[in-house]
Amino acid sequence: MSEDKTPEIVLALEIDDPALADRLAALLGNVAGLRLAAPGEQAAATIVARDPRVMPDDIALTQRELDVLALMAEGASNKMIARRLGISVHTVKFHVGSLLDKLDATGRTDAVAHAARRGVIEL
Amino acid sequence: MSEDKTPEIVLALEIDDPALADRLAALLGNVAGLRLAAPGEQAAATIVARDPRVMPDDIALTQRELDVLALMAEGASNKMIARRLGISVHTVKFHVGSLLDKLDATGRTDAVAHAARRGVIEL
DNA sequence: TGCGAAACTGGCCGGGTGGCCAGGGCAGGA
DNA sequence: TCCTGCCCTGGCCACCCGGCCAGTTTCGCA
Repeated sequence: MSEDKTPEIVLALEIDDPALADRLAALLGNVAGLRLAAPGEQAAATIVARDPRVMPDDIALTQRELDVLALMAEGASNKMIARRLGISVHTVKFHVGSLLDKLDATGRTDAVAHAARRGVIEL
Repeated sequence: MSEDKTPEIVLALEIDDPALADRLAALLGNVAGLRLAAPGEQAAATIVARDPRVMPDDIALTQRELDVLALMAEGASNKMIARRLGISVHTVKFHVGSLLDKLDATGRTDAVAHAARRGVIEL
């Protein structure tokens, strides 16, 4: 294939805030070697910005709860979490229960999904 | 406090491909009114690009498996999924089993996490 | 026409999960 | 000092989950 020396970089915009999106589009429209993607076009990279107003309160999780949550996200069972953290299965259940409560989840799968959505953990 | 009429937009870069990241950083570094974020700095928006090579084969999931997967991601139990899809719990288990197999997961929580990572579902 | 894939259903069972009860230890603030 | 929050542990129990066995229908493809 013919190697273009300066191929354009196609950027997509996924930004909640219309004002920020407009300013970025205006700024990036004048940059040589760079183009904004047409709707539906395949882009090399995407500029994303979540509206911070949608999650005003970051849930207060204790360090131990974060430990348990991280292992839950890896599919670990209570027994495995207990072994990994050097605590008893009962204690793991205790922390899992607190997590379900704080994250308003119905089960461990829901808890991991909620936590990921709110940015508490990274998948 | 001097109120700039044109506050700088801070952009973060999260790009797997080093070459693409370099080119973008070079291009964006010269744009007035725009700045790349320092490591750990809070950014107004983030430029993301997954390396397509890390997931060469999108897993072939059947339509029914996708239905079940979506409900699993919402924390639904097998019983709830069965009711929602109008099928029996046994059939749900059957599809869940296939999902665990195809997604190489140890349980439903792991399956949802893997699927989200690979972009099969959106959390 | 035969054959495989997909979807669907049933029974069975060991182990995991989540909710409830009860406690103890240990730090920091009122 | 007492009190609160966090961390830890135990028992008990109903339910869920995942894996195993078995079977059915329907569909498209060779």
